[in-house]
Amino acid sequence: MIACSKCGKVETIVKSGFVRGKQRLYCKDCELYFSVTPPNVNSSKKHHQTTIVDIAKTLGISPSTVSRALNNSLEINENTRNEVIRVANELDYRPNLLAQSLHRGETHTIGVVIPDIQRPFFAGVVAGIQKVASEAGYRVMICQSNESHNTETLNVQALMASRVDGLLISHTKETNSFEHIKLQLRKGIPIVHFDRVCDELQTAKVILEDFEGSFALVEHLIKQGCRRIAACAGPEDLLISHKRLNGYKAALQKYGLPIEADIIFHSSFKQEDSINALNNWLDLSKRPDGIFTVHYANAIEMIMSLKQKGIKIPDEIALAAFGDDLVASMIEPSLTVYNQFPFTVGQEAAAILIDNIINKETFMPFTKVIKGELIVRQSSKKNLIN
Amino acid sequence: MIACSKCGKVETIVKSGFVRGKQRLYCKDCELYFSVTPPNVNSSKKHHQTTIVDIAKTLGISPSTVSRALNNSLEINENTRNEVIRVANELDYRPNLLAQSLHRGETHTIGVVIPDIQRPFFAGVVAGIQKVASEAGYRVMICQSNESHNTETLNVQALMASRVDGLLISHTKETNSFEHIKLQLRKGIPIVHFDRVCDELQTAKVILEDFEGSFALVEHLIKQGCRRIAACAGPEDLLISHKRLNGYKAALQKYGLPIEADIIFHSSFKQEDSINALNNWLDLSKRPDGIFTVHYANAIEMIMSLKQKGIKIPDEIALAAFGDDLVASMIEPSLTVYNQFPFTVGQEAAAILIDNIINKETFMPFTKVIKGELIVRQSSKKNLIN
DNA sequence: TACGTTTTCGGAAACGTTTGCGATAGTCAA
DNA sequence: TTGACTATCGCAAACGTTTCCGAAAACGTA
Repeated sequence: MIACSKCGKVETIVKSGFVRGKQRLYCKDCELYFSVTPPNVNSSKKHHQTTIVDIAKTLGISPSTVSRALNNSLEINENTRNEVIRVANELDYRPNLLAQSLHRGETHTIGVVIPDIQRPFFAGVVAGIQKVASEAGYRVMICQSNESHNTETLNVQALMASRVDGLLISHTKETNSFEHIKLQLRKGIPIVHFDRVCDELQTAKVILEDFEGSFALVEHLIKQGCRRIAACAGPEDLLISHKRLNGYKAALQKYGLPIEADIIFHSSFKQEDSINALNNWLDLSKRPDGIFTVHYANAIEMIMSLKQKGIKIPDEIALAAFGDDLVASMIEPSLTVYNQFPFTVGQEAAAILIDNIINKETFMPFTKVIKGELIVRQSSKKNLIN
Repeated sequence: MIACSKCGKVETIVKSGFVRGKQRLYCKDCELYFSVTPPNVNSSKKHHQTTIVDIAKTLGISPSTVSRALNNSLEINENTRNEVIRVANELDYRPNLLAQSLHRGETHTIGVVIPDIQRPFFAGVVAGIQKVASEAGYRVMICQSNESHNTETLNVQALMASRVDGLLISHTKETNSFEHIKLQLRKGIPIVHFDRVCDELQTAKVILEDFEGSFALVEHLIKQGCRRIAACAGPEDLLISHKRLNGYKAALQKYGLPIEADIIFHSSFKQEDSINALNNWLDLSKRPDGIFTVHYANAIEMIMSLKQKGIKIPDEIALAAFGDDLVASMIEPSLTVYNQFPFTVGQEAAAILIDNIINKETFMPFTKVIKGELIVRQSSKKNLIN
């Protein structure tokens, strides 16, 4: 990738003979002749990190001896070892993990791909991952897909280029093709899915009780007296959206309530979305008396909107949602939620991945379900008997 | 690091002769003789990632030619280049960044050390960092110090061992010695501080308007009629705690109000802390009529507690805090805050660091101040004229 | 035809580490 | 005293890539 020294373009460069052993070049745009000068001519190699060779030189021994001294090898004299360690400390030697990893063929690093670190659920997952990983001596490299399938693919490629030992991934809302994952699986690198998993892939998975959680939330609403419960579901492409919607439907069916298409809405996690859906529902001749949302943020927005309109919660409309957060307990009325324990999800996923990495040949994929917890708050507590 | 094959201990191993060219060992604990077997005997080298050598072999050319073909070198025949690219795609070749980095002496990776990814401020900063970094072709490696100085030191060492090109750091609340940073600076690696910076180090910094923000918040409280404003300051060791406290004091002085030690409290970001402080203040004969906190979470906790006690906000006590979050606008009464724009902080810090990395010799450290924004909400709005 | 110039490629070194193997000198017992 | 064994270390290869240097072939011109 040689660029013109004047205009910086690459595509206009042609070769034009040799001069003093160096390639002579010509930029068609600038009509300029120039030759490439090695850019590292100035690098006086002043302040590099100290290496094993530096230690070897100051002690007049060979690098292999230094390596053995630092790696608790038995084939080394105790005096030599102590000398090496002394000098290593003096020079603040830190082994170059790049070189170590290149040699070993493993990086002791795991890659994480999440849609958005700013969402408390994923931040919690990441924290859990990092705890388990660092305790096991693994580093963590985090990428955000920003809910874009293309970015997710690039993330996966970047992490693989960095030769991570394994991958932890939760897909974007628009991901419906999994070739980028299959490609890596074929190469044999361990992958563990969490939350937004993919059933067609033979990977270990850490999932939430999507069906059961939705069922519990909706059943709770029904027991509080709701008879017409609207659903703000997730993006259509997401597997967990369907699981959660199925939990909603199953609860309705159990209590003999009809499933009505006009009060089921697929949100794409945008704020306008949920407010629009809410307004549509309120305009119906038969308003819903309960709302179930798969993402707590949607419910928060709806509560704010309902309060503005002067609609009583939970008396006129009760709400319950997936996912807990500080704001869910602070808002008035506080929001009934199904807590997902994101930190635990992260811990489990990391532990399984590391197990998969270490026991690569014998590891059998399985699915771990993290149980959630129904937290009943004011947004759904109609003061009925029971 | 050779461990007993039975008990797994390392310190009990002694050498005991040779057998078939292999070191024979003896575990003093287990009274067991054994010899080391090279563990990589099984590695059948089945499914490695495809390398430049693989491409070279399938085409019957040399690795250097392949490298030239893939790097847009001019010293290559177009036909050869196309063939190489074709095979590279077929084999899904991805350059090994470890090898590239080892050769180039740079990793195109920046390290980030933050206290806690689960705090919205830092999550926002990280998102901003990742945006700028990825646009500039840099990867990001994130470590959490969990507010522990020791962990922070280990984080820095780990990132340096990974040979990151630069460091972005916000110190823990207990960090008051900076040797671990100075050590790296002496080696010449670029470091940029943000938010929780350190004035004694010659690094570029991205800071908030700590003084001005506090001043604005407290001045606002005074203008709303508060005459006795308590302060929930940050940990004593933190520079920004003092800056923010100074802003508080300056505002009081400007309006001729006394600075009273019994209503200034240094929190350590723990929940019990702020509640205890609040209770102490409420027990005073002269209760404060306003509260200023350097962290919005403390204010949220206090609002909850005040509501439980039936104390009217803002009429009896008004509140204003540093840092915005969804919960600050959702709680009732909503919380007056000074928003810090964490995403912008991350973007700026990353941009400055990358500039520092690229122009290492000419870069001059400077301090960038990210302007904040006073958001007045119900917690401070006494219905006065003006 | 002959020689200089270009084009294109391969060999080898280098980045920093680990490790198998061989070499040397020391130890010990017969 | 001698031979077998052991303790300790250096050499060199390897990990995957880039790049300098040199070589062979192709090309052009006198």
